[in-house]
Amino acid sequence: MSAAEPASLFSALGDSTRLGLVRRLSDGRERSIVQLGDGLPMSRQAVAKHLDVLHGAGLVHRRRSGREVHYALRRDAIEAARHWLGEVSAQWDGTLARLKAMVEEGNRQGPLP
Amino acid sequence: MSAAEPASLFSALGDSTRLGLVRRLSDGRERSIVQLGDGLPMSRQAVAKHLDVLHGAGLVHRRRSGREVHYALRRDAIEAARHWLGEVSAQWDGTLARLKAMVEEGNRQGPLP
DNA sequence: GATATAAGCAACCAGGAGGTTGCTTATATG
DNA sequence: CATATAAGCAACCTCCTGGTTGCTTATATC
Repeated sequence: MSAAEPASLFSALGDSTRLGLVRRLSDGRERSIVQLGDGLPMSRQAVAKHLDVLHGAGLVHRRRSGREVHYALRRDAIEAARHWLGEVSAQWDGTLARLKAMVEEGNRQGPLP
Repeated sequence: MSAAEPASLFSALGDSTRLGLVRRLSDGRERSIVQLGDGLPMSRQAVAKHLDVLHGAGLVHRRRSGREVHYALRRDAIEAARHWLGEVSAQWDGTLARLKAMVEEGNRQGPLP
């Protein structure tokens, strides 16, 4: 699945188990379900469901290899989420810069009503 | 509430209504509940609940002023979420750089087993 | 060919999320 | 003082989520 809506992206990241999976995949290497679930206090099916959610949000890529299925992180999705947050920060900066300019302009001309 | 766990942060952002509220607040100005809910196809209480979630995750700051309650975006929380994603990207880059170095090293010394 | 291993499918369950409505309380304003 | 407005509280409902278990299917391996 391709990069989805920002809300689905964040929603998929909004679970500590899935965040752990993402971190585990953050080296760019691909891993099977059992590898990813190793050490986690839940069943293989639960892990598979979490990976389904990540895949549904476009955060991971899925590749079948023999009897195994390998998952790899999709960097573009991570960047998409990061970009959304960047836009928020940018608008903040932009507005504050404009406000500051306005205030300075106002001070030069005298106090505002 | 102060900046919380990354999972709570992303979870709070994982809803299109709340993303809309965050975007609406991204100019840094504070707004009341009614102002924030204006135009949204839901009751005031629903909006208040969403703002509660954002506040619980540390994404907004709450200030009482007379009979109104004003909400403002907390930039540090946005940056915290952005930073987490940045770490993932960075590890990706780091591993790839190391891998590339290893491959080049390997090529100089001959093919790996 | 027999057996072990990886994954898929389906049913089920408890609890939380997102929404509603009705009523109350507190602050502004005519 | 009377009334309008902003917000809080609580109960309720439905649907989704995160987890389970049991069984099946497909691929490796001895």
